[in-house]
Amino acid sequence: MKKNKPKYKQIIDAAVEVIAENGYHASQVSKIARKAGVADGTIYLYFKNKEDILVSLFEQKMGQFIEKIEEEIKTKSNAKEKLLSLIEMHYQQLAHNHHLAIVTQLELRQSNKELRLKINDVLKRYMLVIDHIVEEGMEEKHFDQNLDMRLVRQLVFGTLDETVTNWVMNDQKYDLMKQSKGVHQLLINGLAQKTN
Amino acid sequence: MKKNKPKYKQIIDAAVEVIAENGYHASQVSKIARKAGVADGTIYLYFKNKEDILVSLFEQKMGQFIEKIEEEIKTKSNAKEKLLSLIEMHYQQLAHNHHLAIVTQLELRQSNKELRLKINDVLKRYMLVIDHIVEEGMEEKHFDQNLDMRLVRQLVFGTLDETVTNWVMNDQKYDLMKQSKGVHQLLINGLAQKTN
Amino acid sequence: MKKNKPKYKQIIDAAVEVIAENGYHASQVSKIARKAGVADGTIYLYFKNKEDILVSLFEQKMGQFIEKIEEEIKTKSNAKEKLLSLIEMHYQQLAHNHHLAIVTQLELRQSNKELRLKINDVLKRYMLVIDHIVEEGMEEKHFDQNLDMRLVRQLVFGTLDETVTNWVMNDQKYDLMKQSKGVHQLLINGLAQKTN
Amino acid sequence: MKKNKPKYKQIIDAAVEVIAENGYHASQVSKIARKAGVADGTIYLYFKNKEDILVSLFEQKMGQFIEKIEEEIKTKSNAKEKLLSLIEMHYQQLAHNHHLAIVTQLELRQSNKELRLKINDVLKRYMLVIDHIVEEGMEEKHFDQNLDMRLVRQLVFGTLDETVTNWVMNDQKYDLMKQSKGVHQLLINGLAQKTN
DNA sequence: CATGAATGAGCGTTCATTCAT
DNA sequence: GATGAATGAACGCTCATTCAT
Repeated sequence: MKKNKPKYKQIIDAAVEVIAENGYHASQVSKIARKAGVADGTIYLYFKNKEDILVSLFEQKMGQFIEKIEEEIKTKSNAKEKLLSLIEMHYQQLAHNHHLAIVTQLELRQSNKELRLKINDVLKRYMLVIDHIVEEGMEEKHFDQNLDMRLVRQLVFGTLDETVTNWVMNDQKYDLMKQSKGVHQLLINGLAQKTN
Repeated sequence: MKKNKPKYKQIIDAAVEVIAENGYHASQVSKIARKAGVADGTIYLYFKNKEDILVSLFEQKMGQFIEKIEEEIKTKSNAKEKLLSLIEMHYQQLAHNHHLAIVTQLELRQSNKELRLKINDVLKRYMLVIDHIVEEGMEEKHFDQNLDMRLVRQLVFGTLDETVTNWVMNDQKYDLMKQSKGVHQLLINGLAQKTN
Repeated sequence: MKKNKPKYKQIIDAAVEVIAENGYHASQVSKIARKAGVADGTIYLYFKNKEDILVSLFEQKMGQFIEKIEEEIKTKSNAKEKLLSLIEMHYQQLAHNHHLAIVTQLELRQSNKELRLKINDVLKRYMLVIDHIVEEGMEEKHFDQNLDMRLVRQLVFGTLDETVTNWVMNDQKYDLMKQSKGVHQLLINGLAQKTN
Repeated sequence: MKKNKPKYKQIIDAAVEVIAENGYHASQVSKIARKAGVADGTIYLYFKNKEDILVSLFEQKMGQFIEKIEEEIKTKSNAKEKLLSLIEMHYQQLAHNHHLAIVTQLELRQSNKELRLKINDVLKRYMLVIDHIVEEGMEEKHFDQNLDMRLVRQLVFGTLDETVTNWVMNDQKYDLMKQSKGVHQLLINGLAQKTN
């Protein structure tokens, strides 16, 4: 399996660094190869083409990203806590990996529609995590019974994504993680069972 | 003033069409010129360079977009209604202009960081509109007094933007405007004064 | 006659200035028009095309240049003095008109072969002046009887041209006119009647 | 070392041919590539940009040109003979390489000031060769002791350059090499020790 | 497996010239 | 005569991908 060979990971890590440092459009394959310590042609032994590097990068990194969130959530016993956990993990992982934050929030979005559709595929797994939390909250009667699943998904992901993008575009100069509680509160209220 | 000359508008409208039909990266200046019915060189009598076409496009279209929202909001008497109005106008305008929706939600985001910073400048005016509604709601005691302005702004804009982008990426095949009420309810709850 | 109308001269003088200040390749017709205080289109009422401006410029300025040399030479009574006079006038006129010196020695040479053939036509008149002096010197028995006219012409003009070009390329920072005597001596010796 | 690879030389030789045949301004990179039998992009593996091709061309060809003159001069025992040798070699090399003559005398002069300054750098080595001959002649008491070095250099080079340029502009239709003796005599006389 | 020299398609921009007013 | 908005042809350079070694 190619994905377990050391050069596969080397190239993906090199791509993250090169893109974060130079921006999407100034990230030539030859630059990634140089940073990874391999020849240009070697890239094509591990990846179909340049786009494949980017999709794979997103799959690998976002896969780990989501896995960690899933693991953390398992330790929580109700939907509200799980949602807080998701927010905190989302922020924490990007706050602790500046290069990855730049690449996922800014640079990879400059890719074409085709690539972004593939990226969306990867994100579907994340959407499922959100869905499960919301369903659980509805079963617990803590969330409103009539929520439109798609809307909620977009509310949660849209808000998280927008807050992280703003933080990155402001050069990451404030503390992203401090926002967790506030965002959680806003979302919880939005989703809450209306008692009146 | 160049911006009031007919060719200025012709070129911008041609750019919207060409980008929507071909995608950002396949939109050559010569294609825009042909669609606008002018010579390639004429473009450069009205715009400094290709990027300037795109920035101007965004300024013009988003300027009108925000203006219409502002006008509509003026006719409403409280924050909740104003927020609903904002959501409905936001959705309506993009739903009624498919090409523009594609260009603003998908294609223009493929531009480089520099261009996107300029786009952000234009969006600041929209953020102010949101801010005013939230402030009004807080004064009316309908919204929580302790809201973090930045978070709320990102909650509202992030949700609207994510819902529209999803709708565009799904080829606009469901009715965007029908979501207005649901999104409004989610946001209102999120912002509401906690009475317990 | 167009050549006597004020705008004709205005445009030529503007061309000299623009070329001296911006260099041949950065001297667009529109820049010359602006400096001359006329519209772009007006240029084409007085000149066939851009090349025609440059040829006319050379004809006019070089015509005056040669005329002044001819007048001065008339006042001298023998070939040696006439040659000194020619050298002094050549240097003096260019030293007193820096812009013209730059244009004739550096910028106009960047034109294509066709234009330079026309420039050569203008210079033929100058070559005749040199020829007359040499012939006179030979008749006076002060110059060698067996001189090859073409070689002498090229010796004299080549030396003058090379010295002026060097002076211009060194930013005119030494006194060109002080070289007159030395150059005269070198040339006179070269042409002299061999008495041994 | 790139300069020793066969394609480096191929490209330079192609450039000489293309420029001689089409003129400086009609010599596109793609034409040079085609003549050299390589792809357009290959040019840029060996040269920084188009100007770099031209500068390198001049450096290489003029370097060899001067080297051959230096070698030939070494075999001569006094300044007069060395000067004759220099003139003969100068004429001979250009007479035997028509394309190169056209390129150096006519086409390369159409380049901008920047490029011509680089060309002048290359020529400095030639000027040193002339200087050495003149110094030797002065030591031998065959040349005048009070010669102004700069003037002499310009006399010699200006005359050679002017004679070759005239020959090229007259389509090389007379025998350049037959002029050697005549030019040598003129220059020798000009530089000679005055015995009276 | 790995290399890296070679490929060649693709495009934003300038500016001399025209011509309707 | 004078204007200046409009024209459109022309080209240097980049970089993802291939393939002989």
